[in-house]
Amino acid sequence: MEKVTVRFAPSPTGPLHIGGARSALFNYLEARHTGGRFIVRIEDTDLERSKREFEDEIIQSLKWLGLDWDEGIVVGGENGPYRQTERLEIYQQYVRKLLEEDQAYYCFCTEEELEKEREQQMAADGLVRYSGKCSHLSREEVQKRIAAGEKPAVRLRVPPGKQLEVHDYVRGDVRFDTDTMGDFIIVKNDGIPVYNFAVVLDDVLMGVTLVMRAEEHLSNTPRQLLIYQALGFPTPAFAHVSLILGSDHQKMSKRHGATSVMAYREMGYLPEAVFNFLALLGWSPEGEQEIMTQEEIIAQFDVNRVSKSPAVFDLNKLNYINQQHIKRLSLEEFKRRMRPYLENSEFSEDIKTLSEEKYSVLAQALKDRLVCLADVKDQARVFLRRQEPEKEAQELLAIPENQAMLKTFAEEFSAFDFQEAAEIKSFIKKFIKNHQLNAKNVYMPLRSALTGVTHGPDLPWLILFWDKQETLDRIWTALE
RNA sequence: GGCCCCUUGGUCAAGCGGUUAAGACAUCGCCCUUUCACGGCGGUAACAGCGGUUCGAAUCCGCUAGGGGUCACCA
Repeated sequence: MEKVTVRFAPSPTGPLHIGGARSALFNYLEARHTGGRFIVRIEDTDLERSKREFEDEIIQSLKWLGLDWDEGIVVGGENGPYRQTERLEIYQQYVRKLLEEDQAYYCFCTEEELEKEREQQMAADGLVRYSGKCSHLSREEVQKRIAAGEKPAVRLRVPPGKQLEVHDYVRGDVRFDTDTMGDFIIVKNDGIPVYNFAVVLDDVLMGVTLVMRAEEHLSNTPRQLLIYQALGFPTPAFAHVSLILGSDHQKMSKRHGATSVMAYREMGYLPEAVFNFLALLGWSPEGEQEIMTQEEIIAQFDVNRVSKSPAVFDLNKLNYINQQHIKRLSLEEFKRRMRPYLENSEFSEDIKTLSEEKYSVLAQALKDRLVCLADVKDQARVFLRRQEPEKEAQELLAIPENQAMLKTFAEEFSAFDFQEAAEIKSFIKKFIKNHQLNAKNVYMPLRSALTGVTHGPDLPWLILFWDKQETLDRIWTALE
């Protein structure tokens, strides 16, 4: 595969959502795989909805995911600026050219007029396109109306009866007929170019060779093709990636649950897991390995293996992938990543005063049990708090034999010194053997006495965490 | 409604004219185990339908059905 120049061009009208992140990711992967260039630029021509804080959040999200870019917003580059509102003069030159060549014309129609026209067409034959009302205004008339203070938009003349072909890496060749579209607006009456026009110019001027984006843009592509042609620019290759759907097979939206990348961070998903999961949504590697590092995915990624059909976002799978990535973390790394989730919980104070050793014990006990890092909030409770025994635990503690066993255990345990979980495990084992008991009849009452519940992390870890005194104290308390 | 795209198990998906139609998640069962997890083993489960083309179709073509996208002075 030859080197590509690709780009991700979000509009800062909201947080980066899963779908956008996947588009960004695929572009990034293709660039890194081929040794090409990845550009990130901001499409903020919608003045009403664009917000700087969204731009910041999007950038943060991309970075969190582990993406970086060679050129664009934040990092700069020779083809800047990288915010469309800062490129207005550039666009103007080309609009002027198109106007002079009569490939485009001024349109004075009002939104109300156009709205009405569309409604009528929809009711009639369903063929919605601009009537061409302003396409033959004389130069004089145009001058007069502009002088009178009217603010026109600019439309591109669409040649009738022309076939347009989009060569698409994932769809194959898709054909469109210009007869199904009318002259469309390229500059709004406030002088700001419309997305379709600005993207083309940006892509050309920045040397983009492959336009990879969501499938919803496929039907926009013929319009963009027309702009490339009018301007005399060569067209890039395209790749329209299918959408990500919710469980009801509708385009994923808020009502399907969390949609923003940041929300997944807050829930305790690892960036490398989200990276891995998103890569697998619409793309599959050649081998059977699914849990992969960023490097492994880059090495294998290929646009030609991108799927045509839309994919349903499956939280179960994300959970699994996240769990796998947590398991693969080194203990030190895990400790580092888990910390903020604990510090932002009700255990904030406990964690701050906890010794490094204790924190390490906690981490080892929990590491392979978590689906999400945020789960530590629940899982840590048993270590850090005491709770009233639940029903099942109470029942176990009410049995006389269990009480007697616990008393003996406490006595022997008070004479036992330990430093590692393994030592505690063998101590319990020996205890069971010496008293000719069966394991379950020791462990379950002991667990009940110590934690008040009948399931949870391995007992030796809990005991090691508490140390001798706290452990004994818990047993005696339970026996009362 | 016009145009365009899509259709392999519940989900992600491999497959690119000849396969017992992979694998993963989920689910179910068994094993491991003090418990819950983890891990191991195994089971259930799919080519939307109909017509072609072909010695042979999940794979190629057509139609039908279903789903989706888009028809903005949003991107």
